[in-house]
Amino acid sequence: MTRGPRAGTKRVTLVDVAAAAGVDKAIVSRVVNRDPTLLIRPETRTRVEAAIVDLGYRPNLSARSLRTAKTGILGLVIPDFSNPVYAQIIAGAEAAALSSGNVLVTGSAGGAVSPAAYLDLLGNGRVDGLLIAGGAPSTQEQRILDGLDIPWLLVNRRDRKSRRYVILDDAKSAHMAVEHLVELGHTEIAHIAGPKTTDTAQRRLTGFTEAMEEHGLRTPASRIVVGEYTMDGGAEAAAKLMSSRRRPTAIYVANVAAAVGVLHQLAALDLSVPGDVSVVTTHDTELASHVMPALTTVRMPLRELGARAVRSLLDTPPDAQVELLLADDFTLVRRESTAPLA
Amino acid sequence: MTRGPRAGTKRVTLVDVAAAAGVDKAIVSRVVNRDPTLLIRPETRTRVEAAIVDLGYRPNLSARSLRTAKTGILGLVIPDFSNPVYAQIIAGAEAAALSSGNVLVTGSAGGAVSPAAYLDLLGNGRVDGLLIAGGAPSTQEQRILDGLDIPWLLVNRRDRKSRRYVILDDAKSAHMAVEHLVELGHTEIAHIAGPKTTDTAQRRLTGFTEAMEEHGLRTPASRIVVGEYTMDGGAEAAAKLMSSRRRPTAIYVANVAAAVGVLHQLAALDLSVPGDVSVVTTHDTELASHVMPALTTVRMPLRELGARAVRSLLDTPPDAQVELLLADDFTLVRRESTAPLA
DNA sequence: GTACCCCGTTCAATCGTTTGAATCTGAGGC
DNA sequence: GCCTCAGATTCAAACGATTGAACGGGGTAC
Repeated sequence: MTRGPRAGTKRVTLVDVAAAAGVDKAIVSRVVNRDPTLLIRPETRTRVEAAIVDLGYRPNLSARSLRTAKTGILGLVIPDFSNPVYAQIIAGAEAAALSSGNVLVTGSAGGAVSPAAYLDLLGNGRVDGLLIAGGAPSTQEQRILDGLDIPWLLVNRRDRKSRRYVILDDAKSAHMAVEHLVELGHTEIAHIAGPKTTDTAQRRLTGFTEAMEEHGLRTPASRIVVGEYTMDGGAEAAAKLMSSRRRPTAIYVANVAAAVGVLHQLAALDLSVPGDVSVVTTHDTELASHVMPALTTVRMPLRELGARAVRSLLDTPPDAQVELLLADDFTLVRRESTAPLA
Repeated sequence: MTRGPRAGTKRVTLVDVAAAAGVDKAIVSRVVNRDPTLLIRPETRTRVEAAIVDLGYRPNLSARSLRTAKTGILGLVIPDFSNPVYAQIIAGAEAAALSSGNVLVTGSAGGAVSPAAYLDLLGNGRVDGLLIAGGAPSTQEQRILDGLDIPWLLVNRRDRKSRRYVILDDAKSAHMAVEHLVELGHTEIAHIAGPKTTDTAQRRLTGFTEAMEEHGLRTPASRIVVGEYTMDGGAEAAAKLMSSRRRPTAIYVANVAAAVGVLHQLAALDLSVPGDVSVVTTHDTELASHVMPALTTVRMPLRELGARAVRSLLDTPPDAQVELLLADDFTLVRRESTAPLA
């Protein structure tokens, strides 16, 4: 008669299974882990497998971790769940983790907990490796990272001091945006950049000014305005930009949420997009195609970024440097927010 | 001389600390865990604490878990990170977990992995408790849940079979939306509901029809259209709704993402919001206030939902039932998408 | 018949912590 | 001087899995 997994309340262990199958627990362990060096008679294996199913045996992960010093968990720390950009990175990372036999868990730092505290909590012993996405670097965070005895990697963020990161070629995305605006005949192009502390914002800004120079265009300081990576931030920046003496005819906004705020603000100022101003931004989220007018964007391979981060984390020795710049599969997605200069 | 945490490569254990402090490891363990029953001379305690700092001792969580059968991790499984509604639930849950001395980790199921597989992965031994948010119930999932020997709880989802859940009063939110439209003079009110498999969609639908009846209004079947909880889903549903013979003058959309799609679709049909059609929806996200026109919404306490879920998970015995319906702090946020009937 | 080898299985140490119980050491009471 | 007792500390047995090494028995070779 089959005893269900719920029979008796105490946990089923290797020893129980071994007893039920009439073998030593070492055998059971090797069967469970599919040890290729194990020599075993087929009927014994069958007996063991039957006992496992019969008793509903589940390995105790803590015990296994204690012995092997591996937990099978990878951690990802992001600054904020409400940013849809991370949703895609997470999706790519989860898939890659799973296919390597790990499970990826995500936590956010920056709200209730400081990033540093979070790293501390998650860092030691709970996970086999840690990905840290975005956010601004802090010295305290760096100190904890240094003290960690597990591998870690920055994602979508670079750091001069620690040469372990996987990023997208954000400068290229800015180039593509400017290129598009120039092709449409624009010369009076402004940039709404992200916060100075944000690495991606810096690289997009650099890309923007480089691209402008390449086309022999000048960008007076008043044409570059900093705003948070949020809708409110974008709206505020747009207001500032449009209050200047000579208004631009086109804007490259560093972030899609900010771009939505920009659209909103321009409408409030009774400016038509793309009639009066063209708007192009970076990151192609579902949102971009559903605001009005639908946003022209540069799409970057965010899922791929997440996946590559996981693979690099697993494949690279903890002390080696990883400096990966993803620059392929960038696409300019033309929608309604950009038009030829009238 | 102080040996840094990095001196020697092997991990520092209790034994090392005990040796350095000249005491038994039992003492060190009790100091680390602040055992209140411990009797210890102040100078001994000082010596131990110094050794801990000196050697950079960090407890091995696996060993501790093995012994105590607790991991200090709570898991949250959501269907999809790109839904901003979950961002708020997570924020509330993380804060509550932290303040209870746990860390909350989140994973998504439904993309690369099936929800069931995810539960299996996360469920046994890796976490002390599991919250399952949203998504559609499956029998396989239910089976795994039943086999789990840790406490779990459904969040923002009810399930007739398993009486362990914390939800918001979604029917009330529908009531408030209808109430608002009726006050504005609307009688021809339609509803864009969510998928039939989604529990919140069901409850909002029920609330909608109830509220309509209360006001003596009829809702022909053609006035209720089902659409996914996505922008595309909303757009599609709106198209269907507006192709009917008698168009409604107001729509209650079950979900904010869908509502954005609705706005987009109405604009494409050259219908003015709120001139021709008023739109109201549930959940007040940043997005709602930044689309054009800004959406009138019913705001529900999502962070509170996350926090209460964690507390219930921790406070309630695994076999007790938890049926919690949050109905306070609902607010109708009036914006530009609703107006009095012309 | 003895030696050897290989297959299948068992032994036993180990991972680092927790925790009830045992032990030791002075000090105080009589 | 002996007993008691509380205070301070140590002992040692778990927790459950992994894994290199040892073991036993039957077959083959010579």
